[in-house]
Amino acid sequence: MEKIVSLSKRRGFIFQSSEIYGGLNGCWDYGPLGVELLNNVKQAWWRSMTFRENIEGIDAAIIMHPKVWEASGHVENFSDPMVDCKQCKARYRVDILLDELSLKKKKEILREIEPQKFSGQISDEKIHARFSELSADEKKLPELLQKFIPCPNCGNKQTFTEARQFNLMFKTFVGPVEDTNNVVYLRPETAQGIFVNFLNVQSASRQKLPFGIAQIGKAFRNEINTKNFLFRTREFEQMEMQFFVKPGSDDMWFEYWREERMKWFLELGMKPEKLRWHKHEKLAHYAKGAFDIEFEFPFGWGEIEGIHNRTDYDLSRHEQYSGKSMKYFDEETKEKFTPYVIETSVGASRSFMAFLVAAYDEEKVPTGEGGEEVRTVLHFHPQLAPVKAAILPLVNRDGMDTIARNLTQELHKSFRIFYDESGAIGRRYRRQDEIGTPYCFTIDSQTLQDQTVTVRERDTMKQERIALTSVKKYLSEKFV
RNA sequence: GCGGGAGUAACUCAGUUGGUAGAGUCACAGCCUUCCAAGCUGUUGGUCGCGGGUUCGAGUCCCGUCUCCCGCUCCA
Repeated sequence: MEKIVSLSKRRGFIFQSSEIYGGLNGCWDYGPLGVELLNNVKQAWWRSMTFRENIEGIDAAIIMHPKVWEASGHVENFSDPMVDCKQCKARYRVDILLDELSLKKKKEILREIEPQKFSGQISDEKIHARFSELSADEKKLPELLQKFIPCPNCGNKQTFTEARQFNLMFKTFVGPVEDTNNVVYLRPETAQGIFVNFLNVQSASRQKLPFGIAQIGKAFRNEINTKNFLFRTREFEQMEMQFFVKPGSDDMWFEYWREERMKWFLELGMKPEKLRWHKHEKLAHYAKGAFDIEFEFPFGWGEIEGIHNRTDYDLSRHEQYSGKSMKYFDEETKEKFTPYVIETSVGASRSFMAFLVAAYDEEKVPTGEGGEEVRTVLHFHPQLAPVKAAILPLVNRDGMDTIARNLTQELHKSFRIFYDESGAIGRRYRRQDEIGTPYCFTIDSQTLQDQTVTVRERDTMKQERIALTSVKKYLSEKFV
């Protein structure tokens, strides 16, 4: 991981945000190559999703009406009460603290609090039910925490602070006056911008169910901990598509999109053994079914995409909170109903990192002198590679550099190209390997005679000769 | 959030009992070079993460703080 962080900095993929001021926790900037790679990832996704008849794109505002987040459940569910242990300084989410107690322990606690109700034989279900009632009771919760629950870290009782609200949404104000009436949130997910525009998009684009709306955009979560380079950051980018279907067909479409999305990663060069499905056992408040695509990072498996069956939860809630109908009318069957939603939600920043990690390799290769050495190479899929080709004059004389410069200018019209004339040719190849450039074209003395150039391929390091005039065509074929 | 490690040139790292900040790589200019990083000459680049303190004097000792990495914890 450190090697990748170091390469990212050295070659200009990722810089730490505000580095000259000591950095800001969990914020990162994309450098010249990073932004190319990120754009290529986003473009590959956008093309695969919206170059279809039944998916439209939008770009909604980051700041939305505060009611949106009440309707979505974020105000309610996204703020977790936390307690700190005064003894050992550990911090816990209250719901998790309570959840982790064993059934036996819960029974003991209930017997002590309400002996008249829980003295005899009591079913497990009843215990769970009563216990979650108590957990949700704001008056009883402090007593519960203080008296009965020890700190899982240090084991001490009565060391917890009062439960405090930690809202994971970034709060700010509309207008110059910082008044509670003006509070708005930076969106913690892009999905709601799609839901609230569902009928606008549907009627403007004359779409019929089933159809989807795609969006790429930044979202913000005031995470407690940031971690693992780009994996958990407070500002991140999502690539989301919400697919609206008729209730009853949702399971079928859920499976369809699971397959499609896995295929996308594989087609962009991900190795199957580096990807796996993770099924959510504990479902979020909105979901009927949820699968994650996980990637094996150096620090372990981590989610890069979620595919969820969100049911009609979001549209119904918006209908309820806004008072506007969110229903769809099917002209064919003359039915009116609230569509179900299948969501595919990829982390752009996370998949960026996954593609970077997956591409990174250190290979042993023979040297010109018959020895062996290590080359660092990024095996990006050509479509994702930040630089598509390098143009190299073998030596800077006899007009080779002029030919190379002219070729560079010509290709720049269609591709991102890198011209390099400094250092030995082997060194220049290695530089390109390190940033994942798939092809190098070398202008040599033979070019002067017969107008051909050497193409050197990144992964195999093999070379072939093609006509100078066909370089553009050669590249075009590779990047379709 | 807890525990451990680390912050010195763009990168990787030296830096002695506290006494004038170093190397290699990279980059840049030039020379040399006809296909897989290593030749020659020169050059740029550092308030030693930041802020205090002790001292005649701090990269070095003390306190605070920020950031990154690893392991736990957590991730509707």
